[in-house]
Amino acid sequence: MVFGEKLKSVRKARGWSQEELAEKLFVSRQSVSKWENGQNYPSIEVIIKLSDLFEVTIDELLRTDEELKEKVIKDSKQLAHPKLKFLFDVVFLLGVSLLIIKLGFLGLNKFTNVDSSLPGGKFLWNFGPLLFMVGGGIGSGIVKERYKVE
Amino acid sequence: MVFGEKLKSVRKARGWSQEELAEKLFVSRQSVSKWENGQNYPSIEVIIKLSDLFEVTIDELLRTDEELKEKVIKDSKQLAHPKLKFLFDVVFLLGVSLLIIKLGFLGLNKFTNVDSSLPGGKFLWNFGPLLFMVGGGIGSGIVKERYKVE
DNA sequence: ATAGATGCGCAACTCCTAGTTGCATAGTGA
DNA sequence: TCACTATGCAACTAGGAGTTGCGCATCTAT
Repeated sequence: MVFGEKLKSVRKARGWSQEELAEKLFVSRQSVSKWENGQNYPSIEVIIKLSDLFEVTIDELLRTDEELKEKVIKDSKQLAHPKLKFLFDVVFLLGVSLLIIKLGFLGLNKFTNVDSSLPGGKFLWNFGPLLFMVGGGIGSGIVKERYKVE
Repeated sequence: MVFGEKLKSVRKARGWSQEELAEKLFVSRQSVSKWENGQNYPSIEVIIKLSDLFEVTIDELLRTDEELKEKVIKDSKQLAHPKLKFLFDVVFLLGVSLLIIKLGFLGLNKFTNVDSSLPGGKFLWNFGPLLFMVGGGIGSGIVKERYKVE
């Protein structure tokens, strides 16, 4: 989609006629018509006004959809970063929590000579915390590195 | 800072002369000079090319610093959200961990008739976990609500 | 049916301004 | 001092953005 079509679609989205838009921009109705039909380009000042009026970036107005798509893909990669990293961080913290619990019981058994055991297998409590922490830590690091801002 | 100054600064940042830039854009050297001195505006096509060449958005090129600042503030608010929420979530998880430890001890004392006590005051272990969880939960909720995308 | 209103596109014309050519100036290294 | 580079100023041209005027649909009410 090129500039003219975009302009038309955002104008229609507001339910404005070409004339209404023309008045807001202090130009003739026919100028708007020409912009939309690709016969003319508006001046820089008008383009900025359009961007403000319709609350879209100037890039969205001027660039083709293909060009924009590239940028969107880039941005979404950046945006994916915090969420994914957060997930890994939670996994890591889960591991820390499990470790604390395990250590608590370990110390308890040692100091009180009472052989109380945790629910779940021995394997889970021996390696679970470690696996969580290592997995979460590595994942978080990879995500952080991968989507680093160049 | 207006368009001309911005153009000049990004050009200088690349270490290009006006002539070098002019060649890349297939215009005369003097055109570049006029753009930078605010005597002219380049055409839309050239503006898009400039945006590509210098890897800045068209908005950054055309809008004043004040206008851009507004947008940056908006964006930074959005970006602050995940970090702050993460902090509150960590506090919440800390509370959960403490609670689990406390419950573990509680059960242990009950079932084994051994009066083992946790290090630290009674108050800490009675209300600490609760406070952490409530504080973290409320904080996380507020942040989530406050920076919700409209 | 018709007259008026609304919304939009085409054609011709005007005029502004972006871009060009040519010249001048300032700084820099040999 | 003499090239050489980088940039600005002045005059001119041309292309295109914007305007006026006209025509053509589509609706709606009388």
